This record gives sequence, C-alpha cells and structure tokens, in this order.
Amino acid sequence: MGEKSEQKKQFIVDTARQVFVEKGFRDVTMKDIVDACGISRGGLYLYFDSTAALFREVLEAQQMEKDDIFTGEIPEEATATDILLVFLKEQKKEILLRKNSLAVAAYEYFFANKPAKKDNLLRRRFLQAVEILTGLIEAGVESGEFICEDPQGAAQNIMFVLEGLRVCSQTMGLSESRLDSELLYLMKDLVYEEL
Amino acid sequence: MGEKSEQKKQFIVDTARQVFVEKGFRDVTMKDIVDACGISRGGLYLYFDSTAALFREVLEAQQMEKDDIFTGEIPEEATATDILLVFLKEQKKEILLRKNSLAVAAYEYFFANKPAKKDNLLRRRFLQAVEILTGLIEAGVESGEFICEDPQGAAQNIMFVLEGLRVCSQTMGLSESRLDSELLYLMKDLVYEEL
Amino acid sequence: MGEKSEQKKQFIVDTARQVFVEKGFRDVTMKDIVDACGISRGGLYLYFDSTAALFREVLEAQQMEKDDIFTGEIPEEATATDILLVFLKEQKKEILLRKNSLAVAAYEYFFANKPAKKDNLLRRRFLQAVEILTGLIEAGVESGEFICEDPQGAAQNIMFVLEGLRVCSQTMGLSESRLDSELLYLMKDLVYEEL
Amino acid sequence: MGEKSEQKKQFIVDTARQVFVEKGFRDVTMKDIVDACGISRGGLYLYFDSTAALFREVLEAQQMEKDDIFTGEIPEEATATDILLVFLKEQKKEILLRKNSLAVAAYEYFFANKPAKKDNLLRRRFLQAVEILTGLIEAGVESGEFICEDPQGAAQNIMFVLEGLRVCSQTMGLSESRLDSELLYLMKDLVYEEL
DNA sequence: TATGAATGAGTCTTCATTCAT
DNA sequence: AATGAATGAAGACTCATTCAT
Repeated sequence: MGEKSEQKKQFIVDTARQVFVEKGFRDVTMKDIVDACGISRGGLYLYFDSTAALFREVLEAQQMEKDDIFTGEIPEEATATDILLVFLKEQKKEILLRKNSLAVAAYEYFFANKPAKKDNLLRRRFLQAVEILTGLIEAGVESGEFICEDPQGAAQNIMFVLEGLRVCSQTMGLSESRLDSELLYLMKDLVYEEL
Repeated sequence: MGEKSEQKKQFIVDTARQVFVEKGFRDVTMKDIVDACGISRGGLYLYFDSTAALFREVLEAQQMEKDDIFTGEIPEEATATDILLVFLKEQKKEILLRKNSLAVAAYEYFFANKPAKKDNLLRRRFLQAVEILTGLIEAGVESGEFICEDPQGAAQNIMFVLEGLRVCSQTMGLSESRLDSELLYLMKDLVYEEL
Repeated sequence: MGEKSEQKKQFIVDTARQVFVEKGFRDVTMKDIVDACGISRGGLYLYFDSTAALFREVLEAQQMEKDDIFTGEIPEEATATDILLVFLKEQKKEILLRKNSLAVAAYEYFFANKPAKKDNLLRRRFLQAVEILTGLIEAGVESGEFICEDPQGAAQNIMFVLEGLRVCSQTMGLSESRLDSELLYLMKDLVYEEL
Repeated sequence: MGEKSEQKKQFIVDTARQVFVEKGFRDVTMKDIVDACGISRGGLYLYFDSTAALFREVLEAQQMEKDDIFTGEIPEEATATDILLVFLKEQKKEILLRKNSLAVAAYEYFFANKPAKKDNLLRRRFLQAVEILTGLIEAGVESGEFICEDPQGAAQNIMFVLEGLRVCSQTMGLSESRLDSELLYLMKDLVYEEL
C-alpha cells in the first residue's frame, strides 16, 4: 500500500467514524461505509475485511487524538482541582453528546468481540486514565487541595462512575442536572472537609 | 387469548430468556427462539411480532421476579449495614456471572431501542433502586451506622458505580479483586470514620 | 420434512440433474438451480446447502435407477456374450451422448471433492461393475463362449477402457468408429480363438 | 514483444505451471498467478488475457518438453519390450503422482473448453502416442517379442487404458497394486504365449 | 390456534478486468 | 512495459415475514 492509499485509508476511517457515531456498530454494514465514502464495494475490501476491522482502526485513530489532547490543553500553573474540573467537564460534554459519540458503537463492538485483556483498547484506556487520575489526586493531596486516603481507589471510583454515567446516558437517558449532581458528588468526596 | 395461550406465552418468555442470556439481544433470531421452544415459526408470531417485543416481555417478567426477591429475603432484625452488604453481594454475584446474565442483551436492546423516559424499564428500575437505597442510607444515618450528608446523592452514586462495574465487566473484563476493592470503597465512604 | 416436501426435494433433484448434464458441475450456481426449478433462493436452501450437496443426491438418485435397470432388462436365456454385448452397447450409447450425460459433472465434482474411499460413489460403482463383469466372464468361460485365464483382470481391464473412452470422449472427442473399434478389440480379446 | 518480454512470458508460464499442478484449472485465479509470479495484475494481462490462455501455453510448453524426453532416453540396443516397459513405468509414475501432475487441470480445462479436433492438444498428443506405440508393437512383432494381430488396435487400447487409469486415479483413488496388475494385464496381452 | 414451507430483500465476499500513472 | 488501485457484476447465504392448510 503506497502513500496515496494510506491517505485513502485514512479517509475511509474518518468517514466511517461518522457512520459508527450515527448508527452504532451492529447496524453498520459494508454498504453503509461504501455509500458514505463514495467508493466501490471491492474498493473497500482492499483496505478492510470487515466492519470490525474498520472499527478497530477508528478506535485507534481516536485514541491517538485523545492522547494528543490530554497533554495539550492544560496550563502550567493549573492546580489539581483545576485539572480535575477540566477533565470532568470534558467527560460531561462527551456524556451529554449522546448522539455524537462512539460510545454505543464501542459498547456494541466490545460486547460481541472480547479481545484478550492485553489487546483490549477499552481496558488499556481505562487503566491509563486511572493512573493519570491517581497521580493527579496524589498531587492534590500533596498540595493540600484534596483529602484522600486511597488515591488509587478514588481514581478508580471516578472512572467507574463515569462509565456508569456514560452507559446510563445511552440506555436510559440522563438529564444534565442529574449528571451535574453526580459529578459534584464526586468532587465533594475529595474535598469533603471544606464544603 | 385464553388461559392456555397465556401459559404458552409464559413458556416462550421463559425459554427465550435463556436464549437472550446466552446470545445477547442482537444475535438472537426468531429461529433461535423457535428452535429453543420447539414450536413453529408461525406459532411464535401469534404471540410476538419480533425479538424486540419478546425481549420486552422477558425484561418485564424478570422485573416482577426482582420485586419479589427484594422484599422477600431480609430478616426483620437486620441493620442497615447488613442490608446494604446483602445488596452489594447480590450485585457482585450478578456482575461476575458475566455469561449468565441478561445485562448484555439489555444494553444491546436499549442501545437500539430508546423508549420514552416513562416507558424505559431500565430507568424505572434504576430510580426505584435509588429510592430504596436512599431510604436505607437514611435509616443507617438515623441508627448511627452511617455518616452521610446527602443520602440521595450517595444512593445515586452507588447505582452509577454499579452500572459502571457491570458494563466494564462485560466490555473489558473485571477481576473479582478489583470489583471487591471498588465495593469496599463504596462502603468505606459511608462508614468512613470507623475504619 | 413432510411427505409433500419430499416430493419437492425429488423435483429439485430431477430438475437439477438436467442442469448438471448441461453445464457440468463447476459452472452450476445456486441461481441456475433456482431458475430451472422456478423456486426462490431461500426455498432451495431449505433442501440443499450447496450445489455439491445437491449433486450428491443427483448421483445417488441415478445410482438407484441404474441398479433397477441392470437387473431388469436381461432375458433368461441370454448367453454371456449376449449380456456383455448389451452392456457394451449401453456403455457406447452413454459415451457417445456426450452432451447428455452426467459424466463431466461427475468428473468435475470428484476432482474437487475427493471423499474417503468408502464414501466414494464412483469407486463403489466401479468395483461393483468389475464384480458383475467378473461373474459374467466366468460364466462365459464355463459355457465355452470365452477364453480367459484371468476373469477379474479382464473385467477390470474392460472397466478401465470404458473409463478411458468416456473421458476421451469428453475431452478430445471420439468418433463412433473409433469407439466401435475399441469395443470390438475388447470382445476379440475374450473370444480370440474363434475370430 | 522483444526478447526480454519473451523471457518474462516464459517465466510466467513456468511459474504458472506449478500453480495449475497444485490447484487444477478451475480454482486458479489471475491473482494466484500474479502472486506466484510476483508481478502486477496489469503486468500479467500484458501477456495473457485469461487463465485459459495461460494454461494453453503451459500445455504447449509441456508438450515440447515431452517431445524432447521421448526421443532422448532410449538406448540404441533396447528391445521393443524394454521400450514399452520404460514407457509404462513412466506412465505409472505420472499416474501415481496424483498431486503433482497437470492431469486434473487439463481435464478441467478441456471439459470447459472443447477446441476443434484439429486444435485439440490432448487429441494430437493421444494420436501421436498411438502412432509411436503402433510402430513399437510392430517392431516387437517383427522381432518375435510380441504376438499381435492388430498393432494399431493394441496401441489404441493401451492408450485408452492409461487414460482410464489416469482419470480413475484422480477421481476414485487407485492403489499401486491395482495399477500394477492392470499394466501387467496389458503386457500379458502382447506376450501372451510366453507367460 | 398452529404449522412449516416459501419468499425475496439484503448482506457479505470474490474476481476478472480496466486505467491513470 | 509495468504498476496496483479501483470497479462492479456475480455468487453465496441468511432471515424476518407471510400464507395456505
């Protein structure tokens, strides 16, 4: 595959992303992709054998974006609280944008395709987030912003709550106010004494 | 539909339940149901128009069971802590029994079929659980077992965490130890001072 | 499958037979069968999973016919020579009817699908024919019609020649005169002295 | 086409030969050839329009080899019997090497593509072999090695038997012992008195 | 009520062939 | 001459749904 086709592959991944956002994973057919990309059936198969293979690339592309974003937006002088608030606000946005996220597609994909733990992107991403959050909380404790005896437990707790919020948002609906109150609850837990 | 038919309908629902447990929602075809039940295709259509309609009945039947269970098993003299522990242990069992639950089927169904809030069984069940937990925590505070300034927030938090654990268990795998540590974290939050 | 569908299955087999006669095995698609039978795609799959499965039934149906024929047409008082001549004439007819035989389809099928020896219909048929011919030649020797020191070898030889004639007829063409001369050669070999 | 191209064409033919040996004719795709040769799709089309065209060249290339071989290996002082035995041994080797021959590919090709008699390579080869064998048998009769009243009939008979053995070997399997006994039968027929 | 044969639309997948570079 | 990306027609197969009995 030459450079040119690498570009096309990227184009397919980008275009397909939107299709997965709109239809989830299970409802997407090769024809959907083909139509969205304006290419031929055979042409798509030159790059991807299945919607699953394509979806994996979509996820990985996204992962790479995410990595960039995380490191990019935080000002130097930010406190742990600031950073945590930014993180939660980001999450909130994602969770509320129900119709505009890959969340459902990812859930559907991982329900049907359970990769070995090592290869499981969702897992890797989760653990990585826990790690970062743990560091953040420890920093906050250090600086006196947070009270927390078990930073790792707290980090993990936050991640499970976020996952719960995300899935509830997609299955049963979630009002912004309920989401806010839950996120507030998370914060209060860390800065308990002061409130 | 006479009484006999009602019985048959119930039979189909019960049999189908197992099929959904095994295959989730999306992979189940009318033929799967027909084969499992040992009835004819046409026969099935007399009772259910689609796997979705059938699945709804499965969920409702389960809901009724659950209601029974919740009120049934708790001894009179139990403390709030006892009851909460029983509840969490029950949830733990369900979450670990990955292969034996309707969870994936339910997620798959609700991803594809988002009923109005009022009709959303998942939502009703969630809110009901929050309510019960709230009462429980209030009772615990009353009795001095728990320390909690926002019983409803705490109840909701527990439910979101449980939902997060459930979905993580199905998508990325969840070891019993990680599950335990998270549940412990939940308890500690309520009885913080004493540990 | 009820009695009615047994009839339909038979109808499909009979209709498909003609298709295989006309197109061989490799060129026949499920659509060809469907069109020839005037049924739906799905309908065909109710009975046969593949052209291979269908072809096997065609072969077996033919085998059964053959068995009937062999035992049916020979008059009581026939000499071994008579019977052998009838047999060879029958074979000649089949070999010349190039366009009207399953031979090519069978070859194509068995090139691509080599069943275990026990399950190989072609083989079974071949060995059975050798056996019958052996008996026939022995009878002819007994009655003084034939001279042959190795009846089984002769029987086998006849069968290999016939197979050679059949395949040559389909691949390189075979004039009636060349066929006749070869069959004559076979007969001469048995009744050598007398000619 | 310059000399260089002629070389490349030859390279393709030689490489393709092996592919046809391995997969027969019907299962070979242009991609198989392209992959085996390590050239581009378009490149292949510069030389051959189809697998059929390519296969024809493979056959012709082989034919030329064969011609060389036949004349090359026989010692001057060999008797007719010697030569016939060498020939049959050669044929035996070819027939037993089921997996390593072009036989199936050739059958498949000629089933689907029946050239006019004049152009039919198989036919030309067959007739040529009959001719050579006839001469050989005549020489054997002359020298007193063979007894045969119809050398051409005998030659033709041998060829039909060999064709029968070849096709049986590919469709129903053929043990070496059965093959040997048949070849022995052929020889006995010629040298009958002496055995 | 109940059956199960039948339908046909829809999806996946492969492959010969073309064509701009 | 040579490349290899792209095409689209064609074939396999599945499944929800209907309907005569």
